[in-house]
Amino acid sequence: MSSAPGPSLSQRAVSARAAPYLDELNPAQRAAVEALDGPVLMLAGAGTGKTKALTTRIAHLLNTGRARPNEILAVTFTNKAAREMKARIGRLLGEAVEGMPWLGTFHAICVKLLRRHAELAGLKSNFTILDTDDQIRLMKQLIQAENIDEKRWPARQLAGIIDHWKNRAWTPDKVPAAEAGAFNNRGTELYALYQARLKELNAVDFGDLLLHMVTIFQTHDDVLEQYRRWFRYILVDEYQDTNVAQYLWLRLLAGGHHNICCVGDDDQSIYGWRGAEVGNILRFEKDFPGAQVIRLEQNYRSTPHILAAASGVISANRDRLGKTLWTEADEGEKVRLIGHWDGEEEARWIGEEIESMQRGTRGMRPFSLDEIAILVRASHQMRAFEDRFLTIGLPYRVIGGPRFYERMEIRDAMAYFRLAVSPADDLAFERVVNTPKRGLGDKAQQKIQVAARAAGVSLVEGAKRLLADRGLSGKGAAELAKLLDGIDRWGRMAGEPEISHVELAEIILDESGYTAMWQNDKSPEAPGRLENLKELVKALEEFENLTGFLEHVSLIMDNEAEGEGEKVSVMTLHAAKGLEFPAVFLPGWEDGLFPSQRAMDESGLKGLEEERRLAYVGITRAGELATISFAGNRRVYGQWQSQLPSRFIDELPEEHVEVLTPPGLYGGGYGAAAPRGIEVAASRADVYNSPGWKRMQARAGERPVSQPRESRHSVIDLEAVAAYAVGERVFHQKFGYGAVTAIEGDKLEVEFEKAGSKKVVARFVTAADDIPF
DNA sequence: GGGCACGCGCGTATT
DNA sequence: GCGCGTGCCC
Repeated sequence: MSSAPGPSLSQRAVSARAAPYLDELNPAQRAAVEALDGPVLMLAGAGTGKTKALTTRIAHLLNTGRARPNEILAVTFTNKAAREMKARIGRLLGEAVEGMPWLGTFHAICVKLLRRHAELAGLKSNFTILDTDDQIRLMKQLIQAENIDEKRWPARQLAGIIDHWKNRAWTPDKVPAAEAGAFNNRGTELYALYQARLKELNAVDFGDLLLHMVTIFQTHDDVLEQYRRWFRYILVDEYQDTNVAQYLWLRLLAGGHHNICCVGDDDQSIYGWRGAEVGNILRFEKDFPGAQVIRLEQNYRSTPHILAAASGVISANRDRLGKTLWTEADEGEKVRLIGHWDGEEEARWIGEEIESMQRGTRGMRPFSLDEIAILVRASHQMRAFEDRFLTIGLPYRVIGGPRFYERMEIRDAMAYFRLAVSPADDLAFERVVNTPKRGLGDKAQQKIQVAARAAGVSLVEGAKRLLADRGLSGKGAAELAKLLDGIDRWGRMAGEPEISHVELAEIILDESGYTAMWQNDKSPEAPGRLENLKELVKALEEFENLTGFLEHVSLIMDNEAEGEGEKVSVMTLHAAKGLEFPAVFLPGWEDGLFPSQRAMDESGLKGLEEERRLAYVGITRAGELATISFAGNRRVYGQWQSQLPSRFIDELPEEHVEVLTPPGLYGGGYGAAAPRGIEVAASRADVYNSPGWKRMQARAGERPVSQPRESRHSVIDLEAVAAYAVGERVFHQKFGYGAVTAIEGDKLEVEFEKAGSKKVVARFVTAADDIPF
């Protein structure tokens, strides 16, 4: 396989330097690192040191002189993963190696490649990358232009369909006939129109980055050949998450030497719904004959009980490559299982449990809040926890949520920057032409569109002509003239070296009236948005100019900045993949919620198996303590529903599970915990009839566990309380502005302007005048 | 053109 | 139960 040596092999030292890093590896990891040539599948179970093996392998490739840093293609899915890998390789080799230019996400690498070969895709090399928002706006226009009823056939849906096709590497002419019925039989046609429009705009969407490169490789042997030679070794992280387009791209590039090492875990494939094909990893040995399959099975994260519980659940899946995780760790605590009356009770119990864990209970060590995570199936489950934690003053952070660069105010501001840099950016112009309100509504905007189209020019240019022809009047005309004037001026300023781009950004936000818009906004979000704009300007400082910044942002959507202080993490199971916490709570294990009814309805057994892998991911995040819970009743879209324990609970091996006495059902009695307006008897009967519940009761009988009910909040933060007086105006991160109506211990009762009356812990609010705007 | 009221739909999420 | 989007009215 490693036939043709590169030109500089002699210099690259056949005699490898000492490789002390190899001694740090276990036998399987070492095998995966040393099997440098030919196809390798590294099946790395949860917590088995996958990143360590992967980065050491790269270090070894460099150290043995097999490849220079720029001859290694290493692909990840997220920027975070790419960053981590870079940092670890740097540490391994002691900064001796300059950055690896081809270590990055699929998308980042494809952008680089596509800029070099843009003309082969009918683009100019300075093409712009549209995000989801731009994409949908473009499709909306197409749908309108085609006189399609937007209500019955929303742009979102079309975007989803086209995205799905692109994930499968289908260009409009390759969409199979079986899919022709999509979008009222017009899917393929609209797809072709959309692609044509993108070309006109010299733009691509995320899916195109892969799709264009696959097409180029398939149709230009010389280009493909060049990169096959160049990328001597290929490494792929999270291979189970690859979609068809990514798979084809990899197979094309690895087609010559087959030096491809894919790392992944079929049991952690949880992105089928967005195009990932578990089949890619299951088929690896067929795709790459002679592949070595190396299993990383020694787990360094979790106790045997946790591993056994996870493995019990996942063993119910059929299509698996199969792994058996083992550990040298002490037995530890069993996975704990507890049922609650309803979702609020579940949140209350977890809140109290966390507080006692901080102090250390039941013979366990004390946990710091940073060591605790709550992993939910769906983000709406987070609300119960947020509400509860705010009430008891338990610090928490929500991971995920809208990313910084996806926030409205950031996208607006960036649209202004884009216009300054390239006034022909029609999508940017559309976004901000009437933000802030300039009296340029649909009608005025239509006139601009018509004028631009008639002259075959950009919207900015069209707007100028429209004004020159007196096609607009009144306030709108004056405001538009001001905006156009501004765009011209900012563009000129961008070219002046004496004005820094940071200053320019401030000037743009100021002169456009955008900052003022939020300053005059009385809603509770406004201060936060202004804060975000400040952060945006600060982020600019790290770049040479606006153009460089915009390019960076189009590919990177990071959400790093996190407040100081110990906090419980709350996130979805999906967001938790790749993370680990000593203690993990897994609430909401109820059939229909988890496994999700929708997943099962839409994808049947396949869907259920993916949900089960999600359960596996959840349990294996825990190092020392995993607590699974479910509620008998839950409010779903405002309606109370009785819930059955998840079928996954029945799959937990009994000997590794400890059933805790459910306080709401054993100690407190039903009546006390029953929410108003539901049929207590009916829901109780349902819960009682489920196998999971019966077994739980049986086990609880064997080994009753008493719940220590300790009083909480013994320490009152008097200083925080003393800072407020009744009637005072305060600001709360979640609830916005309000006035203090009562003070009680360390809590304040506040009548919020939007959120109504709430009891909140004093240190969670600030005096309203302290807000920086 | 902006503000309000009504109706619908509601998952997980990266680039 | 809530938020978003549309449509109607001023």
